[in-house]
Amino acid sequence: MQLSVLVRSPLFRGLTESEIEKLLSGITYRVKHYPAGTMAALSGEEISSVMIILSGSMRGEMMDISGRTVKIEDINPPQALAAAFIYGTESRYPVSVTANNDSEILVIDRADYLSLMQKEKKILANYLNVVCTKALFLSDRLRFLSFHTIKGKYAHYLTSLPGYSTGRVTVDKTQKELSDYFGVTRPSLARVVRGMEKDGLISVDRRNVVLKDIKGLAALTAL
Amino acid sequence: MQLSVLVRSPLFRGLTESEIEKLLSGITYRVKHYPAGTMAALSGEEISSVMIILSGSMRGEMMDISGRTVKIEDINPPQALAAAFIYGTESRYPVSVTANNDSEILVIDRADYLSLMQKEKKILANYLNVVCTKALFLSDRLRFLSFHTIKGKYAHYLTSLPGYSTGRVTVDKTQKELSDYFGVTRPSLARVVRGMEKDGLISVDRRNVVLKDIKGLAALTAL
DNA sequence: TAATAAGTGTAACATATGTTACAATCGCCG
DNA sequence: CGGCGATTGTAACATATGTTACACTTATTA
Repeated sequence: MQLSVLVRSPLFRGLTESEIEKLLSGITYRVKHYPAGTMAALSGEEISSVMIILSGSMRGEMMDISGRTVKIEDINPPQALAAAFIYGTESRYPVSVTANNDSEILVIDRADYLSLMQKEKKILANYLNVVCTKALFLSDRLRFLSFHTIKGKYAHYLTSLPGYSTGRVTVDKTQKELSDYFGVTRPSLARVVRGMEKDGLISVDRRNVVLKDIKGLAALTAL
Repeated sequence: MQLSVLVRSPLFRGLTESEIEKLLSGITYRVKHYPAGTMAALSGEEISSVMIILSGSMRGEMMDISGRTVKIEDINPPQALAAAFIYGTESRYPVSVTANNDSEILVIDRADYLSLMQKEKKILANYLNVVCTKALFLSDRLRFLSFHTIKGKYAHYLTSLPGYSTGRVTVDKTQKELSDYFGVTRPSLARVVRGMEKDGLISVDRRNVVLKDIKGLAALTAL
């Protein structure tokens, strides 16, 4: 059966295929088929089920009020849709989800999934891990964007790298990747980095950065 | 006992005091006392317990590398500390937590709390609600900050208000509150609103806004 | 009604960032 | 070695936003 991919899914990992089968047999679930181009979830629609992609591929896209869509992300098996939002009060899909090609989705009502969690500790731990990790990720991104200046973002980034306490760090991204991560343009980031070097805050050699003025950097990470 | 505030806490709501007592008696827990000024959690420290404020008041604050602190938020009884992060992989406190005045905190190891969730469905539903709602909140804030221009934020804000489809909405915040929400200054927001009015996109009368050019607004909410 | 605060409109100027384009450098691979 | 793509440095100019200050309107309360 096509449910075998579930053993690798974040929500069912740690369970054998037969254990999963046994658990699912105790509840009602469906496998829905979505031909390419059809929509599995509409932005703003209420979330009432856990939906896990079994095969195919889907994409999340935002739709503006004039009906145009912008692709946000790809979702592949065996990922779940909007897993971190399922049990929120009045939670609704933040994006619409459309099938890139013929896809199958396992649909479990959220009440049924709730009882699965209560029955099997591994399921509970898996789900908690997924949703907490998502919250951590969002919180981290948010902290970054809350620095208004590029200087602030870059200083905060440097001082959060491993080894910052030694005063020497190695950045793990290219300038382009970093600028995307910050939500700014690449030339702007380059200008700021060079400016901070001229100010004597840091010295940069390729991907190795020496933090020359810790206090000065700290001043930038305030607010 | 001072645990009576728990009946109003997000994690234990829906249970009677005696039910809570019975549940807690099955596990190990502690009530720790923090005199004013002492720290209950250090930023970066690993999260291993559920911590619920029973009395007093605490504050979350960020600390930069030079040791200076900036207050982020107040946390009052019967709230929990960093509830949405507890079960993340390698999750650590994003902020330090300090007692504003003498405070008491209920400490439950996260493994014990996990078994509470499995035993009592209401606890499980409560926790899932807390963490999912938090994820929704963060996701929503993130979407806002991902619009680079004030125009984009304001257009997105207007088109997410109830009644936007009728072309007439009523904003529920003052300009100052809105500008804080957007992370921009008040005069800048005022300038943009007036500019959009001059461009014929909207017409503003006090807190009532008429959306005159839906397509134009939609263009601003792209990207 | 008068006084006062809260909210809003506006202006001049400083600064940060985006945009676009091109040059310089590095690393990889034929 | 030589060429080519990826990465980075840099510049000129346009634009968006912050900063500061003040006038004006509306709401609140004495």
